Amino acid sequence: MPELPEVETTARGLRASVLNKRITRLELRRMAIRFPIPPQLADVAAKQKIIRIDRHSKYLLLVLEHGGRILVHLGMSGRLSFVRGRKYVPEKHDHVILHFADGVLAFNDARRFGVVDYLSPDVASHKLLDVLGIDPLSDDLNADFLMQKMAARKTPMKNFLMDQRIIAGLGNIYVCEALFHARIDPRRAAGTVTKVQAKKLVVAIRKVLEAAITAGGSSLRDYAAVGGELGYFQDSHIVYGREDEKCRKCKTPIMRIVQSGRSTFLCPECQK
DNA sequence: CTGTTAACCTGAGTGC
DNA sequence: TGCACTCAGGTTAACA
Repeated sequence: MPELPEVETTARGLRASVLNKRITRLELRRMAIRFPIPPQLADVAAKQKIIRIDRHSKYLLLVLEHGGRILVHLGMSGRLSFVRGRKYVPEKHDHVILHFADGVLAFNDARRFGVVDYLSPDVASHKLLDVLGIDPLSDDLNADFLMQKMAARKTPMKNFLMDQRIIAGLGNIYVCEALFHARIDPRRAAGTVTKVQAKKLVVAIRKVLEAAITAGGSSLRDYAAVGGELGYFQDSHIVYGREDEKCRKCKTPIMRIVQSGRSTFLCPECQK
């Protein structure tokens, strides 16, 4: 489900609902999702206050007062929901529950592609975080960086931008949208993209991500913010999910192709 | 190293 | 109503 804008929206929702609150009890209702959930998580998180919420690409870190951190990745269908008061009853696929004095935070993930892990106070790194590339909203993303990484590569631009080891945070929706705004065909070999196009792409990626964050993300199937609010950026999608519908720029029907087993949407007229 | 495919898992939607 | 099939905001081990 969630790409950078949805995870950022989730981070903001967490700051509004659980930041500076004390976890009275952490309940594990399933011991493994994509990976095993460390069983000691319940003990190390109990009685701890959450003093910071960080986002690293699509990962969330809930920082505890003793320095330990709870690492969360939402996978395809993961969701964090805060339910105020005492009326919470566990729902199907609620795997981890954080109890607070005024409510609970539930991690729900039907497909179980998500991750919940624990970093103890003494460890600085995590293997899932160590391999991540640059943050697309930082100054690290610029035309020179792209030109260097794209050089001589035959992989299609779609795959290149989906690679979290290069740029960490984009996914299927925002890659399709950014390539449209930069007028680049997703099938183009990365090594053939010009510097002028790379510059346009940098602007397009930032613009799309920032607009999506402002809209609270894209709510298609599973995604909702921490308080249940839906995002509305899906209304601004120009290509994603719009197969056979008219391009908003030139009226040509949007085309759906499959790249590496994933749907890619493009306007064959606008993107070259 | 580079690039592609299959696999992980559940649920919603479609067509017969 | 049931069944078979396709598809879904992600990641990665295994392969050519």
